[in-house]
Amino acid sequence: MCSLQIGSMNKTSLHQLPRNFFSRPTRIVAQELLGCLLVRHLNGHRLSGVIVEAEAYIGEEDLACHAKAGRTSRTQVMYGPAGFSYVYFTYGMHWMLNVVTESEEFPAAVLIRAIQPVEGVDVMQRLRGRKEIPDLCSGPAKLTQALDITRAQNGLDLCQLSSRIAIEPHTKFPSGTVSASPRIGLGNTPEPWKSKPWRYAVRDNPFVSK
DNA sequence: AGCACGATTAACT
DNA sequence: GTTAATCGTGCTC
Repeated sequence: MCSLQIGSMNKTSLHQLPRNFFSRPTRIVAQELLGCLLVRHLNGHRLSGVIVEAEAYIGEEDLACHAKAGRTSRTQVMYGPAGFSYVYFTYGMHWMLNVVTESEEFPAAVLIRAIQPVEGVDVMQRLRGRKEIPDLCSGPAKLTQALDITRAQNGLDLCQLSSRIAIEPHTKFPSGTVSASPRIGLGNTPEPWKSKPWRYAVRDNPFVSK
């Protein structure tokens, strides 16, 4: 019986990133997430892609971070333990996937902005309306559409073995190949937050957002 | 109750 | 380069 359970386990879920990976300074987590594999289990399919772009949102002081409004029903997951998903709705039509970082009670998260598709490309294309591969997941709302991530995936524990969303170690991009630049789409966010170089992306990677 | 504004995308000119 | 689409959230009245 025990061996049956072990035999039925998904081997890959055994190397999900542990919670202590996420309970660290948000900018470190954002940089180290580049090269990791974002995995989505959907209807028996395994969809995945290498994270190539991510942004850090750090605390109530960061006026670009939703936690600037304090603890609300929307932001409360950011005040919880690291390693949980924070999924929110914006522009009346788009979903964004973040991973909570740092300590409990300190609200911070990393926005996953782009992945390079690896597994389940056919399923992603169906979900996206048969787009070409470079357009499948090259933006934060594109990848949630390609992976079918919405409100129902808010507050999931990505470190739990059976999680339908997980992050696994994969490749490592040398630090010289990673760029740091201002976060995208901040519009009316005041300085200095608007210009903080907290967006990390793999240089010259065609799967980064455009 | 009403309002302005999004951590965006796709489809224009 | 510009703009419509579209609605939850947080803030003001």
